[in-house]
Amino acid sequence: MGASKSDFFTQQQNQTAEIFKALGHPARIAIIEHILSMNSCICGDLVDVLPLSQATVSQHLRELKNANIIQGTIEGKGVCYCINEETIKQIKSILEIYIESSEKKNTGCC
Amino acid sequence: MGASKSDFFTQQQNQTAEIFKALGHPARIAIIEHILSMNSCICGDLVDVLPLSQATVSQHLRELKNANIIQGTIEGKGVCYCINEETIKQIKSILEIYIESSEKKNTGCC
DNA sequence: TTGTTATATTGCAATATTACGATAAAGAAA
DNA sequence: TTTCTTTATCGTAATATTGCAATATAACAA
Repeated sequence: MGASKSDFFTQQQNQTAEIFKALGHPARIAIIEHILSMNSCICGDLVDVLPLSQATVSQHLRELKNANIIQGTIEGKGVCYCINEETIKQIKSILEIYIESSEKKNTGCC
Repeated sequence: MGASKSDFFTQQQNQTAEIFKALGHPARIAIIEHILSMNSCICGDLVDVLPLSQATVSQHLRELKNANIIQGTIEGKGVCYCINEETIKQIKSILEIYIESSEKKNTGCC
């Protein structure tokens, strides 16, 4: 079919997957890294930095916003972006649980 | 178009995005969590646990393997799966860098 | 050998994503 | 007002992903 069967998974699993999915594109990683590399919140010079059209950059920004990874506040005629630390911390802690859980298993089968 | 312009991004960015992408599906999150919930490496009872056909589960497993998130070793007529801790740690540390970098910025613009 | 079980692969249809040109919307500057 | 600048959205084409039935492969059992 093509549509993923989200209904069969837990809300947690769906939400976790959605954040990871939003991070799963090199352009969006580049956007995040560029926002972080600025010493202040960035006000939309992303189009100059990325090899993508303005429309495409805007679309990637929307996806990051939808996943709560970045926030944008209107500032005059531009928009000011910054990272939503909470979301990053949230998935970091999920990974920590995975690592912990994996370390508890002392079967050397793989 | 539709293909992502990987050539324009760094190898690091592409690799990071690929791991996140592999984690970006609820079925694959469920697979990881099920593998971790077992006290030993799991030997392929995933099809019974997931609401997906054997073919689909196998495909998801391949994607997790390609991204180095899980490992599978043949054991008799079955396959034994476990998590590749290193890869999880690798992306955890990327997120840590993001968080650190974000915390250094004390502009309260967002 | 044949049969059974476990996993992988192939082929295909349905759906989603990616990218961009064109256009819209909204504030700033003239 | 008009024009410019900045960002968002629409429409569309190219490509990728998801899911499954059918089939293949591989190891064991009889």
